[in-house]
Amino acid sequence: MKKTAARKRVLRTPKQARSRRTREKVLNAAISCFEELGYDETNTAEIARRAHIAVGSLYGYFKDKREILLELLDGTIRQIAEYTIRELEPEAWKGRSHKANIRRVIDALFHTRHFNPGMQRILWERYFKDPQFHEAVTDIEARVRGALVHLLSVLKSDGHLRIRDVDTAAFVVYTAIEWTASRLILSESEVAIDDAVAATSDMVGRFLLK
Amino acid sequence: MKKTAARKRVLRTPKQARSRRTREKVLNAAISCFEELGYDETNTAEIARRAHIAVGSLYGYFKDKREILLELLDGTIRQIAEYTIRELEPEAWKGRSHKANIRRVIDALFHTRHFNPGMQRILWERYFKDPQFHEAVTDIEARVRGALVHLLSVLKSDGHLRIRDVDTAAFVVYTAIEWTASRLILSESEVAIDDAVAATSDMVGRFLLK
Amino acid sequence: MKKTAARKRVLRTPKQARSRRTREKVLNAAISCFEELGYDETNTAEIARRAHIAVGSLYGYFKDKREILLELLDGTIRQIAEYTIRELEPEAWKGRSHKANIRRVIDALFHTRHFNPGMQRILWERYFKDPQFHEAVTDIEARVRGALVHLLSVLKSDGHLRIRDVDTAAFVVYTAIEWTASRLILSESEVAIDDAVAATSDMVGRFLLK
Amino acid sequence: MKKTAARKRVLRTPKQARSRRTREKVLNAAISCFEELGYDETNTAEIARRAHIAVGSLYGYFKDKREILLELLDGTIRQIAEYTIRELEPEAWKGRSHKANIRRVIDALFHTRHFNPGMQRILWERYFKDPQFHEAVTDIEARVRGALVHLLSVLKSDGHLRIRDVDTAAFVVYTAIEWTASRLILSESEVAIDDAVAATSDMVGRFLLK
DNA sequence: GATGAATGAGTCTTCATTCAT
DNA sequence: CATGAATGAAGACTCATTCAT
Repeated sequence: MKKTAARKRVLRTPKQARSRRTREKVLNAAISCFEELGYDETNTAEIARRAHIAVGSLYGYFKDKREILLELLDGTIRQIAEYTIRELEPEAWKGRSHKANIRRVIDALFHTRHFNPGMQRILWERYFKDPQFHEAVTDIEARVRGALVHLLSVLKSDGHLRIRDVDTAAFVVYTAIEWTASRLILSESEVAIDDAVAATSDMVGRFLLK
Repeated sequence: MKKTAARKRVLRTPKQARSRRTREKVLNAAISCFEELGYDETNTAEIARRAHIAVGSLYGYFKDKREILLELLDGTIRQIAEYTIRELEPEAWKGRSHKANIRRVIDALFHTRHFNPGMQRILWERYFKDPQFHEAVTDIEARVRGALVHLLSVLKSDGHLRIRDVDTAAFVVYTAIEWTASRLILSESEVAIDDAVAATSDMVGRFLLK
Repeated sequence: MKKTAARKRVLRTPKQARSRRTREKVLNAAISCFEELGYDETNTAEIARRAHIAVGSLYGYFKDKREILLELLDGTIRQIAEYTIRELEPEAWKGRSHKANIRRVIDALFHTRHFNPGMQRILWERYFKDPQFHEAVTDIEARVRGALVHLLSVLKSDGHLRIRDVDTAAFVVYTAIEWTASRLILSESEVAIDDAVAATSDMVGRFLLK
Repeated sequence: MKKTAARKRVLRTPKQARSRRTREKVLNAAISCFEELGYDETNTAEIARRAHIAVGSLYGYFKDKREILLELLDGTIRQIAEYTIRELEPEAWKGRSHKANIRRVIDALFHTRHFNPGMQRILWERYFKDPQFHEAVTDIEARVRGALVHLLSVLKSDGHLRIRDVDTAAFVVYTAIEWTASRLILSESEVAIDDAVAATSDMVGRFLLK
């Protein structure tokens, strides 16, 4: 019975350690399920089983199944974002050629496709479908693009940048890399990854740099 | 005892005109449902209702709900592919600058995102999930990339092409444009479409052309 | 939709040759299906397909699926009965020992289990369930038992018979043989058929003969 | 997407008392349905209704309808077997004539036909059709025949037995009695039960005893 | 008479969520 | 707070039979 969440249950705020640990168990169980089976194919009973708790308990920590996914996905995106942003820190760029640095961005983005790939597949599955997922992606992605913009600005002030509209460029570049990486790593493809990385690198470099 | 597995239902092969019309009605009803509601949210009863037929009739023409989607999606992809390939015909390129022609490719690809956008959303939703959808995409996409490769080869023989590995370039370019267009047109975005098109055009042009 | 046969369609009486042939085709197709798949597992579409006619036509010759089975089963039982009765004819018994003749009855009954075994399985499946099938069995079986009674009477008048109540004896003997044969031949069994035949023969002989 | 095949629903293993009671309710409701309506004619909704539970609850305890039947049938067969075996215990045979004892076996077997007759009808209905039912029958029947063999062996060592092959004799005798009893008690018959019992008794006695 | 398309009630089964213990 | 039994709406799919052509 799907009751459209009329009454609001007060969710436990995990102040106590045990509570926090249980919450963690659920999250771990869920990610294991989602990675292995996919979202629709995972049922709450299986999550509870893997978490070694009762189905009912699950609802003490999360409003519903979707919310678990949302939190997990948020974590995955954040992880990707953080890794990427770290790689984009201008500090790290000193003393390397611009081309090498661009390659580095691309490698980073490709690398992140290996963070919970099952979750990423689910992400794209919900992306166009569920506004909340869309938003989650957009929000965190904004931060990455922010870092990218920052980086480009630095380049720009150095006079190395070709393009004017840094924001749009960041979007286009990010989107291009993201999807190329996703298609190649999240599923089978007949195109060689290395070649694609090289080509992407080339393309982005030519686009951005003088 | 009803054994679902053993017996094979034989699908109606439209011999009579009425039959063909019914099949069409199902397809139309289904696309309307899918566009409006999404795949999972559409049930066979609703399709039948909109087609003004009985649920059972539906199963005379399609093995199951998924197969309706598959056929519909195939149609959509094919439509996109055909439109794009037509735009890529070398004939049409004569007497225009290379940059203008690249812009033309991008415009075309962006334009196709308006062909049954709901279906396209579903497509990406299933892409990583269902091998058959993945394959459907891959197959037809191969044709588009084929056309792209052909075009690039022409450019190459004219000595206007920068890149060597035409296949990989086609993949990278196609993927970049496809996803930029999808994200902008199949869902809300804070980035201006025109700017993105221009930037993409610029990027691809710089990448491909001398 | 299962409408409980309100309106009576007038069944075609196959006076014309073509009609009779079509009817035959249906029957043949149906028996092939029933033998191979069982009754419930056979659908009318499959019967029609094997008969190379349209589903609708089928209903010109038979009220419903069950009636086809009924007629077919009737034929099978009749066939079994006729074969058995022929074997029981007193003529054939002359000049043989009583024991040999009893063995002969048993062999005959075992032999008949190979007449359309699939149909016989269906028969027992419906026997306790559908009064009409029960009746069909009972009616024709009565004739076989009649022949058996006749035979026993002859033996009795010769003073070779042990038992008094010839009717009951016929029932008991017939039932014992029938089921032993059915269990051994219509399905797998760990008991050797030859041994069972010999033992049955022995049992029946001791029972009937002085 | 609901994949029926992949995920395994875990059946509730009754830990709480309530659970055990519900399971019992399902079983009781089911046997009432099966006895009254037959197997095919019973739907899960009706079982649930009579059990005063929701349809879904049923599936917490049983994989499907067939499994309920299987368990119920197993119980019935076991009940029959146990009763019969108890009656066959050599102890009980002391101090009675052999003929009286044989009669006792037959009476016992006839008596058992009144244990859930509806279930027994269903049993024969599935016997030739569903290997698992066939096996269930065969397995438990083996135990009964084992007891019979044991008994015959005792008789044999006393020198009262006519026959040699005790195993085959047990099969033939058991089968003969079983089916005679089934036909007479599980459905209408024009033959008098008492007469048939007497005749069977006579036949079996003559067969087995010196 | 034949055709085969259309019918739609009926069936099983699933699973997110609730709630009594 | 935890438990896990119970819920029941929802959905996919089947097939004997009818009936327009």
